[in-house]
Amino acid sequence: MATIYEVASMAGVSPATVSRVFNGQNVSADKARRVRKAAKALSFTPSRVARTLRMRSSQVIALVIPDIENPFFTSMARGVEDVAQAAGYSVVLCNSDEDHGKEARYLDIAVGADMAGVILAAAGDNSDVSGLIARNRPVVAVDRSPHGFDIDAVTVDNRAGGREATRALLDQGFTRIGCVTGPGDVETATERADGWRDAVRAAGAVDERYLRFADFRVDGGHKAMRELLDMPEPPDAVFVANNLMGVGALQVLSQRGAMPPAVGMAVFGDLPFAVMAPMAITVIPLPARHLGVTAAKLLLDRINGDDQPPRTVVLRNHAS
Amino acid sequence: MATIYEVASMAGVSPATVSRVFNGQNVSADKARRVRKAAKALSFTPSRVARTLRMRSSQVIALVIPDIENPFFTSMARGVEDVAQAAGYSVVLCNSDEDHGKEARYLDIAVGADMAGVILAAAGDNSDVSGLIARNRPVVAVDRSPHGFDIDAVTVDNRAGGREATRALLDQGFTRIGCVTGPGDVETATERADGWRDAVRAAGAVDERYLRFADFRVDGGHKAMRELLDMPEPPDAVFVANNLMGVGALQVLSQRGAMPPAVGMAVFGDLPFAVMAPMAITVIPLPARHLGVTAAKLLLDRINGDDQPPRTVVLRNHAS
DNA sequence: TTGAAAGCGCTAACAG
DNA sequence: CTGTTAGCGCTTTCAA
Repeated sequence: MATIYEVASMAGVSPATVSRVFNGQNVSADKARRVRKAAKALSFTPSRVARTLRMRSSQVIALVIPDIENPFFTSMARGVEDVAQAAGYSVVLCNSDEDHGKEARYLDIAVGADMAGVILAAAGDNSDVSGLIARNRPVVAVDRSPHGFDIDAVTVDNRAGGREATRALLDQGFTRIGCVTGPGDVETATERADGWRDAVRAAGAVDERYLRFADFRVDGGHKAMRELLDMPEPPDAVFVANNLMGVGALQVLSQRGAMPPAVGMAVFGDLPFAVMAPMAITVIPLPARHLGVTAAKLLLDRINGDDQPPRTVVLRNHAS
Repeated sequence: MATIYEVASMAGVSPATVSRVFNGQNVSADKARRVRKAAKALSFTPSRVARTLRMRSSQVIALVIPDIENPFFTSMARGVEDVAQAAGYSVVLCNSDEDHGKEARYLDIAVGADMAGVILAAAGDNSDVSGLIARNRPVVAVDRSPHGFDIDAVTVDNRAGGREATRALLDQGFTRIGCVTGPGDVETATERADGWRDAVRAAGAVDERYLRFADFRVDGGHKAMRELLDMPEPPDAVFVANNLMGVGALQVLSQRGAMPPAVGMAVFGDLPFAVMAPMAITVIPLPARHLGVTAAKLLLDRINGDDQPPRTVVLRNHAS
């Protein structure tokens, strides 16, 4: 692979001039032309590695998400991408797979690779971004934030959403509302469950046996829904705290011939790729793309030197 | 950010020794301990950039896909990831968005960043991997291959699948079978349409007006399906060449109250997140994850120096 | 086993 | 406008 030196000697200029041509600095038209010709002849591609080493920062930002197979996160990724691309940054997607170990490795890579910044949808409350902070790399949390760090964050009002969803079920006349939420160490899971509690308590007593912690995936929805339905006195409706578990719950209901409204259902987050016109399901829409867009803008601000105190942006729960 | 030099001086050893400790080479137990202690104290993270520059290759592979919001590709990504991680490589996902410009930029980045290799699901037939080849970087094509390059490839038998799907519709008694396929410059789109032609021709004459090229996305499915249904003599069944357009087509059918089997439907690729038990739809399953796994293995072979002539692996069309 | 020193390819002073 | 030069932080001979 050709280097800047070979291009320089072929074009009869100095390496610095080649560098200048490729970075849009002032170079006489004639030399610029010669450089470009030589570069093409040698099929020269500048080494980003050397450039990054020298500059101590690259033009890429990392987006670390817990589940690449969840359309909520890929939609968020699109939002991030669109903003980043427009600003001349590339985005690399890293899938932590809800695993703290993998997440930590990716964050390490982000530091070691001198990435410009990181947008993190944390695998859990105790994700550790101290390495990034210590090295002064901008981080913004999105959807979920790691606890104990004072950083920019973009979220939605999970508790209010959970409350609203559950209340809708109560308004429809259901009386025993179950709740299927995510892992106990994930902020969005506990907050949405808190919303459920709020609404149920306002209507009577909370029965904690109707609360299930699952894994925010389709299978988690299956398992939790089955458990709920197999109780001696099963709930007559259920609030499911994310899109994928909503799919899982519906699959179980479908198998058992008890599709909504036979059993009431409310879901936090849009059901992915739904085919039918709106069924008898309450959906709290989630501005996935908008979360990504907002987080990316915040991050770019920081990259560009903004040093206000950390901000938390709470987006309204409707489609962007 | 601490460097290897600072660690060295704090530990009272040479930089070379620090390097050795972090690369698992022979160092006396005592020095190793001192180095580790110093590294922790300084919260040292090795610079991957410097390392890559020196080694002329990094431990990351790029996976370039045309649509990150398509569960087929994210499932494939999981397959790639699992194999790569196990071999000590990280995977970065790049979304070309079916755009040759973006794709080219990502391929450039892969070269410039000295990535170990690239797995590419090409944006179109004329994607250009000559840069990678010229620089001797391993590439493997997956799902779709760019034309004119003799490289490893992992695919499925698209034509046979299209034929099989269409034949199923004919067997169900439908007589006017439409086809909704992807962009004309995408291999999987044209091959699947060829399969449709094969089957229809075997049963009579092919009416090309029943063939629609769309964009492999939900909206493409909408548009094409509407056009087909609005024809003077609309098809009584349709073969849809990918999962997302299948969703779009079904949404239109649902709106018009003509869900299968009122209108026959066969889809190439599993419908994502389907809630109901199998409807009256023929599905040609696609081994998404397995494609990723296979491609990753091939790539790792090449990275490890395998220089057999390029291989093409055709996977059977069933779930992995 | 260990250290000294060279160099990966690039950019940014600094001179001219 | 252009060239010279000194590193960015790491790995790796080569000697000791």
